[in-house]
This record gives sequence, structure tokens and C-alpha cells, in this order.
Amino acid sequence: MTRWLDPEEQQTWRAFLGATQLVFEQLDRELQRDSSIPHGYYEILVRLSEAPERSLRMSALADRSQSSRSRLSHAVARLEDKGWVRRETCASDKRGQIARLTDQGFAALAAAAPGHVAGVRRHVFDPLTPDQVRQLREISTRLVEALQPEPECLATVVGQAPTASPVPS
Amino acid sequence: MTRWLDPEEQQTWRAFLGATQLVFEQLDRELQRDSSIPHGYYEILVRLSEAPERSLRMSALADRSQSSRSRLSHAVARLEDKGWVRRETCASDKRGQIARLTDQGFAALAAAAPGHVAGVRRHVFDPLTPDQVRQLREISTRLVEALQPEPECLATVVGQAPTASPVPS
DNA sequence: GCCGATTCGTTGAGATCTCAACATTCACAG
DNA sequence: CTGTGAATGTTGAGATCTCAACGAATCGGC
Repeated sequence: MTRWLDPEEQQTWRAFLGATQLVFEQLDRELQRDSSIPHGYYEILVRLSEAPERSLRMSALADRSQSSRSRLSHAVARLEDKGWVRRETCASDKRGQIARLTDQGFAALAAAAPGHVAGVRRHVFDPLTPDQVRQLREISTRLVEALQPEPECLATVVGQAPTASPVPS
Repeated sequence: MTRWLDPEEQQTWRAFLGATQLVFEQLDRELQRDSSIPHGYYEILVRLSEAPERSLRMSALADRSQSSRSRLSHAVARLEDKGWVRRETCASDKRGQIARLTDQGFAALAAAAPGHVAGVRRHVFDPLTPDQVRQLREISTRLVEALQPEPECLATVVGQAPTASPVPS
């Protein structure tokens, strides 16, 4: 009745499972150890740092950081405690909240970024050939498409790291 | 100073991040919805089901299920509450504990497996071409190697499960 | 034998995530 | 203007994960 995975598929699936778990756990550990920022929170800071005014509606931030509303709400509360993010009420929509990255938050991100990028290189890009990197991009893109209807045409700028001015003015 | 990710690398990294997060969250949700088994626990049950006597030392189980000792200890406690696993003290090493999958636990796994395998096919294998599947296996294997010194020569059988296991993973 | 170092598995505290429920506000058809 | 339905963001409870510390048992050199 059920079509089980054949040995090759089994091996593929388990390798994929193992690789992703190892990579993300390692990066998370490094980020936690070197900068005391959980990986999920780092994502949030990055998305905010890229946005105009370094601020975003909570819902937009949730979409971009692959986070549920609830998770984001809890997370931003912690980030606010740390003084890295502030919440402002939205003028045009009184339901809305706007999360803004503070200078202090940007500084924390700027401090954490180099180490994290190095980790990503060390654990992901360096072990792979250029061709494999290209393959990985195509495969990942395909998987995202398959799972996300993606009505948006927001070609996520995905720009550089906290680049440009690591010095908040 | 820091070598940031160029636009292509950036895109690759974010696609990888997005794809893995989407895939695993989706599979986890489905598993939880259809069988009330968290993905992490499912892994544990699968590894036990494959082992001889359907039982393993805690440390061996931790290795095979990519779990920390602590996490496994907590998880097995919950699985024991459900009646899916039993713990026995090890005869040859009094420090050791042996986790054994109960018939009830095996039944729960057997009930959950078909739906999970279908999900893995739907969200991972079906969207990819055969060549991409092969690429994904090689890439994943490489990443695991890079991150795990792997002093063992236990060529983790990873193959099919011995007898009667419905096991997809 | 013996003692220090290591391994095993557990535990508790704290942090994060998920899920469902909720109040508030908006959109819009009537 | 009004009421219904949808959307926003929050909250609390419960579940899981991480981390550090721990007791018990084993190992290894002497």
C-alpha cells in the first residue's frame, strides 16, 4: 500500500536530515557561545537591519524571518528587554505594531555577524565544490517553491550582511 | 576584514535556510497532527525499531538519533509515560540503561510511518529531479563528513530496517 | 588494590517554541 | 451607519530543548 523509500532514497533522506541538523546546531551553538544570540533571534535582527528605517510591521517581519506570529511576539519581547528592539504603535493601523532595531541592537548584530558568516563558510560553503553550491541553491529554491505558493513577487533583496555602516549614526 | 557572502552565496544560504525550515516544520506539523508524535521522538522510535531486539543503550541511541544525552533522557521519559518504550538496567555495565521499544510503541510507529513517508515524498523527493536527488545526497554526505570527524568505522547501516520495520525515518 | 580521570545517564532550571484562545481593529457589504 | 467576518498582535499554558551540575560506575596507570 505505502510506497516506502528505497535504499538510495533512505540514504539520501537520512543524510539530508543529518547534515541540516548538524549544520544548524553547530551554527546555533557558535552564535550562542560567541554572541549570546539564539539563531532565531539573529534572523530577526538581520531582517530588521535590512529594512528601511530598520523597522518593520510585526507581520512583515514574521514573514521574512520564517517565524510564526506567536514566536515573533515572544522573541521581540525578549529583544526589547535587551534593548535591541523597540516597539511603536502604527499610525495608519492601530492594530499594528512596528518593531524598530535600536542602535544598540544594530551594534550587537554587527558584532555577531563576522563570526557567524565565518561559521557559514566553514561548515557549508568551504566543504562544497562551486558546482555543488549551485546545485544546492537550485534544489533549495525548488523545495521552497514546492512548499510555498509564493504569491509575492518580493524578490527578497537578501542584501549583504549588516554591511555598509556598521556604525549606527 | 570579514569576507561577506556575495549575492549568489547570500541567495544560496537563504534558500537553504528557508527550504530546510519549511520542510521540517511542515513534516513536524503533519506528524504532530496525524499521529501526535513530535519529529524528534519519531526519530528515536525509528532507531529503536531497527535495532536488534528493538533495544539500544541510551548512548548508542543518542548517537544514532542525533540527540544529546540530555534530550534523549527527557524524551525517553516521556515515551515511557506513553508506554512506548521501557528502560532496563544493563547487566554488564551498571551505569548503563537499555531502552526497549514496546509492542505498543512499535504499533504507534507503524501507524505513523505511512503518512510520514508520504510527506517526505511530497515535500522533498517529488519536487526534485532524479539528478537533483543524487546531488542532494552527495552534498548532504559531504556536509556531514565535514562536521563529523567520524572516527568510527560503523558504516551506519542506514539501509533498510531489519525485518518488519515500517521505518522511513 | 587504589585513586584520579572519564563515561554514563539523569536532573533541574531556564529559555524557546507551539498551540489555542483572546481583545482590538479594520474592511466592507448591506 | 452598522454588523459580520477577517486580520493583527498578544498572551498563557504546556511541551521540548539547552546547559551545567551531579552521583554512580568504570577504566587505567601505578
